[in-house]
Amino acid sequence: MAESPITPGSKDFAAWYQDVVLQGDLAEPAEIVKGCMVIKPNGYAIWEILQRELDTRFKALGHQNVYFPLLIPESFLKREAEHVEGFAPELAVVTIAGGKKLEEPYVIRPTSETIVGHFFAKWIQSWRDLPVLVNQWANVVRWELRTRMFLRTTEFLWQEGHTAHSNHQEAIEEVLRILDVYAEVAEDIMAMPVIKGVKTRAEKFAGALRSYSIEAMMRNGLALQAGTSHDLGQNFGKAFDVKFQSKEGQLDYVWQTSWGVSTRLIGGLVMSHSDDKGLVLPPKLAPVKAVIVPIYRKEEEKGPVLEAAHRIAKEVGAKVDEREGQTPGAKFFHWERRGVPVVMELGPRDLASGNIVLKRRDTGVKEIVPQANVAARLAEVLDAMQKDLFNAAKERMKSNTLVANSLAEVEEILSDVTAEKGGGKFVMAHIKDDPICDARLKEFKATIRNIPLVDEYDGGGKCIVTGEDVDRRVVVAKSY
RNA sequence: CGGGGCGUGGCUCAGCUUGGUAGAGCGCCUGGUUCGGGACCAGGAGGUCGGAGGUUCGAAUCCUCUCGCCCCGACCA
Repeated sequence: MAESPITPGSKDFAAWYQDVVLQGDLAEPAEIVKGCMVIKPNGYAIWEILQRELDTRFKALGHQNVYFPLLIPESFLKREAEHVEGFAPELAVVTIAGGKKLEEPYVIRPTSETIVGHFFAKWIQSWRDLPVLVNQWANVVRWELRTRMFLRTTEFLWQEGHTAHSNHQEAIEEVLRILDVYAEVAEDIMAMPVIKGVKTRAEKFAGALRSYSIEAMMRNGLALQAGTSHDLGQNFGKAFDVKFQSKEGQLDYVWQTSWGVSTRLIGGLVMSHSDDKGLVLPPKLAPVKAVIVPIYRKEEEKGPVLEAAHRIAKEVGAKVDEREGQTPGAKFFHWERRGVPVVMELGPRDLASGNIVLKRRDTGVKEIVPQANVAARLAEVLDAMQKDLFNAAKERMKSNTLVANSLAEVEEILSDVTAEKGGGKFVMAHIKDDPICDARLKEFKATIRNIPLVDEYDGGGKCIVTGEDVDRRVVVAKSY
């Protein structure tokens, strides 16, 4: 693809984001299909790594993968009142198939709780059948009015876990266990710090009893909901008649959960670490961890340089960029904007000295390393970079988190914030989980991101909207 | 869906006001010289101007409709 300049993030954050995604060769707008994108090899490879990290964790916890139909009878959506209300505006519906108008239209799944509920009812009769722990990797469609690559597209890829349990306690444990998995992958693999918490009742998933989320802070200070885990209670069990007979012989509805993360994570990744030079990938998620750029002037230098480059590349698991007709400088820029964690330079000088030059993507620091030590040193550098990226993101989140003790304070901090200009903050304030409070914040386009599970502040206080007692501060921010 | 901006070789854009049948830079191809942070020279390929309709002798340019993209708002993983 053509390599163009990247708009500085300080000038226009939204344009910067778009440029980084494009220049990093992660994806491009589909253009011919409204609101959709094409995920390119460099982007899909990251998704595959995320899939692997998540999938192995799900399986270790006893979940199995399944696949449900893309099309769901329209009537299914209507069985759970809140659910249909929440999703109706963004449904794509199939009304004609095989040249004939369908008697009952199908909706393209926006999420699968309903069709899963239908089958759970067939699969579950006894307490012995529980728990049911399944997950599917799938695409879903939600007709959003405004889209941004990875962050919100009409069609997106995700995983959706669906489980059924014999009691509420067990379901809640499942919900929190998965929230931990999400937080672990976000922090340890993506180097993206998150806050685990409960969504307010106003912000919960349509049809859930309670929703839990992990919230991350992007470079512009906006919040990104990076994953959700829902306690569905018995709502879908009742809607789809999913009953089981307990040990004691009683009939009861199952307690269900559902949880998901999507390709949105890639958007979060971009907005957590990348800079004005382009993409920055944490080593654990980088499809290519290191590239060797061979340098030679004369034809007689080429052979020995390439030979050494391939020998070292094989030893350390790097890729050699031996494209002809490109100067080393052009290659450095190429890999830099694609986010490769370490680029190595190897030329006649290094051959003579027995060294090689290593350059870290995040800091831009170059170091000269004896070729004999390069494997060990590369591993150290990648490890350090992974940790440093996390710490830098954590520090940024910390320094952009403020405590406020009145609504006016919250409004003053957040009122001027936009995705383009940046300057976003997380504001910790005492606010009650009451739709009145959510509505009040919405007046200046802020939301309660979540009520943290762990209170790292000063405990209880008076709600800054209603004056009632609440037991901890909540995270208020503007978000994607 | 409301407001704003925009669709012209692969990319970024000029041309449109004052209609006459398409340009630049970058990229691409070939050859040569280069090569430690975006190389240079020479030659070459590539578009009928988002799409449809209309006005006209003639439309990238004017009119109507339509599709899509970006930004702002309402909705959201």
